[in-house]
Amino acid sequence: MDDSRRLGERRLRAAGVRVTPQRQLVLDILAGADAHLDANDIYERGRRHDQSLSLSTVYRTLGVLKEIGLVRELHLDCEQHHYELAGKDEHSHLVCQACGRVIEVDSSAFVRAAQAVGQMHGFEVTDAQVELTGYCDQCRQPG
Amino acid sequence: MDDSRRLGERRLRAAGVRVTPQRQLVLDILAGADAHLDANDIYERGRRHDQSLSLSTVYRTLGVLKEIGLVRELHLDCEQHHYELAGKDEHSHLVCQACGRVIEVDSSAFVRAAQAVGQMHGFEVTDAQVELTGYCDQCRQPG
DNA sequence: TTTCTTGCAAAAAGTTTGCACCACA
DNA sequence: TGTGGTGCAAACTTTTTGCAAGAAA
Repeated sequence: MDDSRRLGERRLRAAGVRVTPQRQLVLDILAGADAHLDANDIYERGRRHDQSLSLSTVYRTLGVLKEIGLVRELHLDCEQHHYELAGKDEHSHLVCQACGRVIEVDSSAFVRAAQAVGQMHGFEVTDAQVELTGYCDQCRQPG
Repeated sequence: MDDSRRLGERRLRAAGVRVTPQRQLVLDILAGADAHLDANDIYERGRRHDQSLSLSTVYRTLGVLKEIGLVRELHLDCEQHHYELAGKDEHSHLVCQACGRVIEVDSSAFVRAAQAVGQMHGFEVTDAQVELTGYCDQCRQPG
């Protein structure tokens, strides 16, 4: 985790924004996250390390990190936003309607298709959000 | 519009919910809409025909229509939900980051790809929301 | 020291809910 | 007539903002 912290620090500086403990904390949390976190998840985890962290700082930090491309905002559902570290593999999400489980799948096929479709409409595609909804393995009912 | 009204009425009855002027009004508005409307758009248009329509009724109606499959909820951006009549052609959306224009494109290719990907993960895909973000024809800058 | 960030509290925006009244079936 | 639907107002959730105090460069 020390490596990713140093990397984050470098990219914060490169973007011309200040390196603060709060920003590093949010980056650490995202780097160590097993799942996609929403702002409140990040806030709660952050409070364990820094009792004085505020929710508005989390939101503002996520805004900054998103803007400089370190973090990607996901729209898994529309109740709240979720966040993940950017620059990971291209992947899409399968969301189970029954249990809410989110499965990440390789999406290079979608991205290629997206670019082709965009081109047909004179559209330069910069981001393809593919969200597949349905029923997972365990929730599929044999009826 | 009279045909679609009669169809809506039949499907409301089939679902076992009551047919009310408010529900028919919302269906009419969606049937006659050129674009994807959010709850407030529907509310404002509805007020032109029924001064006493309330916003909560619009929300509750959309909830019902969504549940019985007459209406589809879109996540074009996450500031608010958008709605369209279900059962139209399969299509996805290209959203321009610069001007906000939304272009509908045929998405049968995506849907096929989605089903294949889902199958690989034991996932039964019931809905594929594909949202492509980028820059449209007119907003692409030659730089 | 100067400018950018933070924490707090309050405000926004979108959506949901409790309740009394109304109307479809 | 009885249950389900509506309108209103108030509550709720998520996110944003103003401002004074604090910290990075």
